[in-house]
Amino acid sequence: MPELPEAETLVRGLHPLLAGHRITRVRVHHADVLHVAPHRFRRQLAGRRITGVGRRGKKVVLSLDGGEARLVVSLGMTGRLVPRGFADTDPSRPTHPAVTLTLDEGRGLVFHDPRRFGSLELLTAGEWASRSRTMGPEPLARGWGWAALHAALSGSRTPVRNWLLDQRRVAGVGNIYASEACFRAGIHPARPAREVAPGEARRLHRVLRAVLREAIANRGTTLRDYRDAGGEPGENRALLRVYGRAGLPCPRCGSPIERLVLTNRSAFYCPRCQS
DNA sequence: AGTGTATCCTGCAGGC
DNA sequence: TGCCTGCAGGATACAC
Repeated sequence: MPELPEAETLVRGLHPLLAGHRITRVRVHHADVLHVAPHRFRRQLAGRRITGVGRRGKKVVLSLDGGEARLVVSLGMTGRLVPRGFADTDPSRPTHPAVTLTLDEGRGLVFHDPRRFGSLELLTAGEWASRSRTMGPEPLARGWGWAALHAALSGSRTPVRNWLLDQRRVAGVGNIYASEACFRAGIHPARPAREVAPGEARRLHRVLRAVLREAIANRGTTLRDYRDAGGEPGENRALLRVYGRAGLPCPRCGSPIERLVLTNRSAFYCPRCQS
């Protein structure tokens, strides 16, 4: 569910709620979101203080005291981080808890994930640094320019949409914003990456950043499950130009938007505006 | 190296 | 109402 803008919105909301609080109890309801045995996870996490909440790509990263550890949260398709305090009648309450953290001063955090494609990993500072190195650049970082994007694209024959989804190439882009960026750049999602000309790479770079920034400004896209730290859905869905809009008119030329399947995942595009 | 396929898992929408 | 199929913001392990 969550791509970079959703993770960023969530992190901004969680930081003030969690920073400075100590984890007093850890309950594991579904061990399959962990990569280690539950007893080990509980033992390593309990007693630590959360010092900050950040983001890398689409991952939410909780910094912990005691050796600069990191709790790295992959939200998968349906993962949510829900702060304690939702009434039973609240429609955004966590109905599928996988892990519950009890914090001091009455606070708490539930990792809710119906499909359980998400995961929680406790890493040392060194392990996190190496993991982060395997991920591509942050697309919104000032240092990431169009020339670097063009150079990286030129080394690959893979379809541009798939290229954008590869977290090792650029971090944080998922299926929604990959389609949206291709549309705004006028590039067919199946076009081989190396066939993107320099001028097109420049445009792709610009529109990808714009798409992500706008989505953050709209607090993310909610298709079904995504909620921010306050339990609120994002407002960006109405601004999507092609994603999920097969058969509807292209906002630019009026042609029906088409759906294409690339490596088992839908891509949406305008056959007239993108080539 | 790269591409397509299957897999993990649950829920929901739509057709009959 | 129920049963079936297909689809879903992700990531990975395979066989070609």
